[in-house]
Amino acid sequence: MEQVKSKTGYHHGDLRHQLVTATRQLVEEKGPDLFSVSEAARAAGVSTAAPYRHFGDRTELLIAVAHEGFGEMTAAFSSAVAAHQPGTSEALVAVGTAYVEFAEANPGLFKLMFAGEHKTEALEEAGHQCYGVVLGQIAQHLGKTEVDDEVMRIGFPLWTFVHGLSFLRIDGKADFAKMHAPVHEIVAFATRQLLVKPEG
Amino acid sequence: MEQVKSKTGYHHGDLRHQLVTATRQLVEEKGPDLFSVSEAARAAGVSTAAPYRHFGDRTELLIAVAHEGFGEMTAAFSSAVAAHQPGTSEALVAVGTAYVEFAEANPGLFKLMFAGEHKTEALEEAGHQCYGVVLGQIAQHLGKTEVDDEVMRIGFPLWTFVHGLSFLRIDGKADFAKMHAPVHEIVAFATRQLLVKPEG
DNA sequence: CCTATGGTGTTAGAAGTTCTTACTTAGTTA
DNA sequence: TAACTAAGTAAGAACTTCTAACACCATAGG
Repeated sequence: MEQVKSKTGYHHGDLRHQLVTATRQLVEEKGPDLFSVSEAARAAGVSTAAPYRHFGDRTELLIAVAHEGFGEMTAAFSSAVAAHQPGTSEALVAVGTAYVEFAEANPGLFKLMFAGEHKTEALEEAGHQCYGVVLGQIAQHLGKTEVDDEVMRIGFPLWTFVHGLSFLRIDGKADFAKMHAPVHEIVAFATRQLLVKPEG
Repeated sequence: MEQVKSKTGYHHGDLRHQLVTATRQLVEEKGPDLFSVSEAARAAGVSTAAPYRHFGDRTELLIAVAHEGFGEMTAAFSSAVAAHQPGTSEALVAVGTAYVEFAEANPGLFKLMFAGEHKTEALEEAGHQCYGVVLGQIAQHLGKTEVDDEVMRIGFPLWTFVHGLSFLRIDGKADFAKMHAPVHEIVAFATRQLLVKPEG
């Protein structure tokens, strides 16, 4: 955990990465909108101008954090899937549960990722890749090898549901609504109800 | 539309209200986090310190806007319900559709309302009142006169769905997922699938 | 009538923010 | 080893939130 800085005494050596992790922590602690570049710089032990060597912009830094988030989410989905037979409804439920659990474990990051204010080609690509894991499972579930329009049409309501559940739980509305069932159960219910198979 | 200010030439006369509407417009234009009190003051034609006579805080002003939002949403729900036989599934679908349509018509406001960062007893109350309209319909649908735990349990998945759909549509993910069906249809589908009646 | 009081505006300014510019330092490369 | 470049720094412009001290004016009481 020691700073690579010590190597030279002047150049930090790992500032970009360290800024991203500092930012992520701040976003989690105080919310995406209360985050400040200055504070991230302070946390990394550099001047307030230093971050602008690595990120053109405040939002560019936030985008880097969101990008990291999508990477982790994709990984979480993949390992959720790996624990089940591919294409089974158990696998689908596992991905949905992972979605909500990721959001609950990283509420600030999750909100940042879907804030929509800050966008980039690369960020969108990371998001699509993430959603691709879900769609892949649905395709397999339908006995298909490709993600076509029908797969999308069937996957979208499931996404909608876990996305909404994530927000409601993050914001404590699930408590208010007295929904204390475990996430897995709720997602399993929704998946069962929403997933209409074309035929037998 | 003329300024009440002209009455005295010094006191504004309606500043509080005018700040709220200016803020609302700014929130809609640039998003909740890029809004600035200064700009709202400028829009209302007063000094940047004036708003602090009416709102202790930047977030207090945002809360006032969110509060207004919940009022309008409640009204929208009520009139959506009024167009149908109470307790019918058409009435339920109408409320759900109104939810998503409100979000799409006022994306910035909607995000602000559910941002969760800024809270108040009164704001929560306004939110609960709003949700109360939905729950009331569900209670009637189940042939009940009171909103009990079962009503909540059944209503929650519907809320979850329209909440998620609102966010996905606001952020343009529905386009990406090629879900171009009209909101009403999607909500009707979800309601049909998610609303499991206890028995015949 | 006319004066005290409080509500609501003003200006000035402290502290903190984003981001730029010009300078400095330290590794790399000719 | 000299020049180039990458990556820091310090200083500062333009903005923000919010406070403090002052100014105006509506009205309630004497």
